[in-house]
Amino acid sequence: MSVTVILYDRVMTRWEPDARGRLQLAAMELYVERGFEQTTVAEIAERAGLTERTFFRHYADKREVLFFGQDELKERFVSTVAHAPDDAAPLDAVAAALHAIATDFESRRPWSQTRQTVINANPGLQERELIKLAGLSSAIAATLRDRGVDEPAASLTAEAGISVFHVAFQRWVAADNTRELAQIITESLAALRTVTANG
Amino acid sequence: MSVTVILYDRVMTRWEPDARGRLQLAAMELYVERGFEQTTVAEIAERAGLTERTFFRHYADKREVLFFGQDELKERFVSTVAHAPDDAAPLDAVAAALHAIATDFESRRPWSQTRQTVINANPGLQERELIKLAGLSSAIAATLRDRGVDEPAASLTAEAGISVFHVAFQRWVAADNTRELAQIITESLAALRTVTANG
DNA sequence: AGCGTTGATGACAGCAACTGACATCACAGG
DNA sequence: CCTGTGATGTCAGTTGCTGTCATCAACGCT
Repeated sequence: MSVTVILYDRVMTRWEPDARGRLQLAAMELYVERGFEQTTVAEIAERAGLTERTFFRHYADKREVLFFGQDELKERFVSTVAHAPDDAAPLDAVAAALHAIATDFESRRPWSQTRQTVINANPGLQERELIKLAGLSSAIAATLRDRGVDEPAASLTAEAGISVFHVAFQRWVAADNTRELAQIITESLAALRTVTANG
Repeated sequence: MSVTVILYDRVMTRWEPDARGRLQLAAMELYVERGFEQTTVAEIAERAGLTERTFFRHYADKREVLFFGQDELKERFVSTVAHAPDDAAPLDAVAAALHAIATDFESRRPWSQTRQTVINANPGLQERELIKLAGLSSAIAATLRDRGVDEPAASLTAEAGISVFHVAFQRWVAADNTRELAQIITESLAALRTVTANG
């Protein structure tokens, strides 16, 4: 019944293991069962066998439960952009990172779907999602600047890449048939290029 | 001392006029003086000569004070896109709307600057700003769809337009010299087109 | 085995954002 | 002058979130 998989690299020693994971699981379940706003932090803690106070030691706020681990995504994104060939065009470097990320997500589609359903049902969670994406965009822009890309090109390339990711991701989780995220990204990027083409 | 300008088209009849405007002014002052988080709704209401409860009758929450009137922006944006020539490319229709909006902002640069300073200093306010921009993007995408643009092109064009606006706006308020917003938008749009160009 | 250290957790008090319910007041129209 | 209407005031309550201090389980050390 209890979660035995160690998800994080921290040392989990005392009491029942993986308090953070239990809290995340409990929160997710409750958000699905009765909605985000109708769920109280006390209820989450209770289901996880912990205290409300402990919840806030692991997650900055009630929304953050759904966004834990985004830092790794950002690092992976940034490092892929950073390690692109020197002669790669900015948007191509970003596109490479998009595809690297896409393969990571491919195996977790069911999880992504339920998660996104919860987020799409609550404006507060959408706000949090948007600022996470904006943080990603900023990090990418900074990386592009390190590669010698000037402003505003760096920021615009980063934002364009995030837009492609965002639109493609929504289509991926919403799709009836099981098309691969990478493919949807490729096609979305092509659509962006078409739409911004001169003449 | 009291605000006499009627800012909204509602009928302001009883007590001191323009309660909503007084609340907005008081909130803005306090956010600048001591920061957003350090300001309490009770303090805002007190400065405006009203009650905390009344504040929440005019603004859904503490953040919304800084975003009142965004609906008009959205309508103006959407209608400009909708009324673009039938043969105009999607991104050109959006660009036309961007320039229409730009001229509206031009006269209110000082206000925009202090407002943006407050927003940039607080993550919660940035979240709200981002979801407002996302709402704009959705509305534009819907309008483009009405004009016969397919998905994902419609959403991507809308997001690209919003990205241009966002980046250009930040540069406009941050600029030492007083360059026109419309000009910065033109140049940002050109940069986006360059960056997304094939080959 | 005993003991102190360490880090996670519990217990408790408190603030501030936000909401619902009901009373009250000022004005408009009759 | 009277009455309805809409904006405001009053009050109680819930919940998210924080600071502070006590407590507990494991680990290392002797």
